[in-house]
Amino acid sequence: MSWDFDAVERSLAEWVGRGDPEDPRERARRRILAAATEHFVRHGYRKASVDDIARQAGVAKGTVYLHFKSKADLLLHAVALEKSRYLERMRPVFDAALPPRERLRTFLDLAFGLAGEMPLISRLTRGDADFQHVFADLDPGIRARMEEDQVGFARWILDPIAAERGWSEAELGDRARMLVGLLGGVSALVGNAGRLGLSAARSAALLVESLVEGLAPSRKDPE
Amino acid sequence: MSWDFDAVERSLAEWVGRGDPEDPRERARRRILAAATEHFVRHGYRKASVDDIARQAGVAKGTVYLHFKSKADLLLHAVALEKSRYLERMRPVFDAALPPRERLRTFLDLAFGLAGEMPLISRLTRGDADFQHVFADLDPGIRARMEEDQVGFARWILDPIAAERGWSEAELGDRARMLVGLLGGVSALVGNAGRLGLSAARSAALLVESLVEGLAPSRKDPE
Amino acid sequence: MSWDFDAVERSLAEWVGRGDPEDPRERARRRILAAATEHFVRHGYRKASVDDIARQAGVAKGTVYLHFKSKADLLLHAVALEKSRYLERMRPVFDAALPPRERLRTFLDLAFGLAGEMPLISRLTRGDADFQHVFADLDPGIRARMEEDQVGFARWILDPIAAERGWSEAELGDRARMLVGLLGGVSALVGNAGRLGLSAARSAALLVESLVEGLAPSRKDPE
Amino acid sequence: MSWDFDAVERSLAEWVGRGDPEDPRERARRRILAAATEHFVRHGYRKASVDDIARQAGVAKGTVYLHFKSKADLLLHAVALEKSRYLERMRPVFDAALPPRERLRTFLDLAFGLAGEMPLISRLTRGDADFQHVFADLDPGIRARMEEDQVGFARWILDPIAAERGWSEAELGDRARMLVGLLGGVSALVGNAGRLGLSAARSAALLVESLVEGLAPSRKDPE
DNA sequence: GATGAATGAGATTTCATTCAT
DNA sequence: GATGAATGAAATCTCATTCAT
Repeated sequence: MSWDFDAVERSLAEWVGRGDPEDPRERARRRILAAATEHFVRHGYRKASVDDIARQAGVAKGTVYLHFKSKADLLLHAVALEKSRYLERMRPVFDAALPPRERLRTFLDLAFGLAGEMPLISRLTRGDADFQHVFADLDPGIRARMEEDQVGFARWILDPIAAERGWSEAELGDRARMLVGLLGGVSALVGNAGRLGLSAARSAALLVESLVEGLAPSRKDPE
Repeated sequence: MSWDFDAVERSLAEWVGRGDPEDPRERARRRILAAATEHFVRHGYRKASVDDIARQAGVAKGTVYLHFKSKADLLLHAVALEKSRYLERMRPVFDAALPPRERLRTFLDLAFGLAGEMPLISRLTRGDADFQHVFADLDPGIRARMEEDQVGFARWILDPIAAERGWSEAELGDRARMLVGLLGGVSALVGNAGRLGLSAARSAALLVESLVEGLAPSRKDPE
Repeated sequence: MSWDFDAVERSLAEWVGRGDPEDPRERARRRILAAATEHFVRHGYRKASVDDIARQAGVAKGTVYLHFKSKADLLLHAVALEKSRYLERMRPVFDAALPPRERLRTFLDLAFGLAGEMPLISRLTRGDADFQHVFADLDPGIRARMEEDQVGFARWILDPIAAERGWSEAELGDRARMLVGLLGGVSALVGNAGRLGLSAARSAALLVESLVEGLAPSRKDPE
Repeated sequence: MSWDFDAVERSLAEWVGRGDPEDPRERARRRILAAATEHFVRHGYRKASVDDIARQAGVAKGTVYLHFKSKADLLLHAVALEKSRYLERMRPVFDAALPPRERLRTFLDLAFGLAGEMPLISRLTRGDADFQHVFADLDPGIRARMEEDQVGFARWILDPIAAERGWSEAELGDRARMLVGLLGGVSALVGNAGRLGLSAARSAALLVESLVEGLAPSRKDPE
């Protein structure tokens, strides 16, 4: 593997902090996190009430505060959990045998295709104000760092293609940043397209199709 | 002109309702709308407080309610105002002399390039839950209709290209919907890229570049 | 005449303060008072809004404050106006030729029968909290004095009957106070009976009938 | 027993919902209800503030909303509680051994004598606009039904007397409605007389005396 | 004198967080 | 460790009153 996959995984592990899945305490923790995720996604941060989350998790409100020290903390952990699952699904991208263009396509397929399954991250990258405030209050700049991680990742993916197409360092960087920025938009795309009667898979595939052909066209100009 | 530009413009005019810009009353109304837009963008709908909006507009809380009958009404008018500005900027797309591919590029340039200047519409198309609730409370289905309008518009733009490239009706429709869905994502892209040090214009241009080449490649496959 | 009819009339005159009924200013004043009365009756003191009253009177809100220095003042004058009309209608009771029992019956007929036409006084004597606060804020004890006036009146009416039936001073006083207290209840009776399908006139007549026969029975027990 | 005493008692029980009087939670509930009753009586519905009620009950504002879902709900329960107490005190009227005239007198003694102890019901039957709106919002027509219940009750009381005195059905009905309407006025009577220095008991007794003798005179006309 | 836009105190209600049991 | 009743800050909206025009 490469890029800093392992470092990211380790830093997430701190947050995800899995205990014994048989431990009733741990089970309650996970139920709370699952309920919180659902409510945050469905109603947004502010409108999601701790009371409802607790009720859905089958615990009392006070119990939530035994596991998480605030509503914001709950969001932070829910996001970390989602992120660790996301990373897990991204594994195929790191297959050393993958040719550069295949790696790019695999990355985009996964990144866009998973958008619907990663609703919290989507909201965060989409720029949800409440979510951002929660992160900013905890640690100003944390979001920037998270995004820089992603840019590094995208850069690593695009690097061989940059060489091939003769992009300058700056051009490579810009395209990496554009891609990362776009990730935030994909969940909106998927959600909107869904309302318009276009399946998530189809809309993601169409976007990938359009982008890849432009980013790394397989056809040569006729001489 | 074509598509239903004028009908949309007329229906917006009702909401925007401009008075004499010298009239102090009208000036206050605009200051309130500007302040509201800023707060809604910065803090989201729920967290934006009428009190703060009033303070920033330099009026008392009660005055806001003289101009707008509720906080929701404030959002509705702020969105309508933004939309009318958006439409104004879209005018070049309707230039009859424009060849199809140029029209598409102009449309995308504007649609993506303006995303940063249309923060409320962006939020709405991005699927902000609070915003949607406000619109849904006013008139269930209004968002669906707004999006159908946009699909019709995108379809009108893509139509000549579909003919040229031999897309079926269904393929044309899917791409139109994908594009409209993507609009919602572009503001996230722009916002995110901005944080990453990529200007709004540059990130939009890069996305357009990638998309257009894919959607309507100027190069032919070598025979 | 007797009792202090004239003194009461004079003291009301100060409040009622009629000007020239042709004077447009005076006409506006009366329209305001009429509108206020209607709103106070229909919605109570608090819920009646000065804005609505002004609108119904066909003047601007500020104009109300040119004529009356506060909402409370508006109520005070509306009540005084009603009271002066009430007194006018009570005139027949003072006919010197009236035998005592007839005088009592006339008094009760009028007092109860007019309840429906004197809605503000009714509310006040019924003990409406808002109304009472308005009076109390103006002048603590004013209501007590108003009621003492009425007791004096009732006492004057009952006096000959007390002599005939051998009531002590105390018994006379108690009955006078009971009657005055009852006046407050009659408007409630009339309103309630109305909702139950009993006309105001009929319900008042039935009450008078019952009361008079008990207070001054015309039949003697057989020896 | 007869009339529909038990049905009414059962329907009230739902609202009153007594718990263990030792339970601190239940104690707080009762303190809130008592405080609310006092404030509603003293200041009317609108001016009684939830904040003041909470303060007087010795709890925080939020606690009121744990027990009652709105200010209106608070009024509803306070009225139901009063009504159940009222019904309890009315029991003697249902004594089967009571001769008709005694039953009427007992009913009036209680109905009028208790008016001072049933301030909320009094306000409601007196026609307080705010109170009525609260009930009407809950269930349009509820007041009409409550009053019809009372008319049925009064009719049951008067029925034997009607037979004896030869009243037609219509005359019986009218007198029953008059009496029910009057009940609304009695609290005003009692309150007013109280301010005039006449005890509640005495004023009620005097009214009963006057009414009963008229409604059912024990003396015969000499032939 | 008349107007009506502006003000801001005050009302009800929600809900994250604490803490005695 | 778990509970859930209690808290009170903060939000939206109303409306009597003032005052520049």
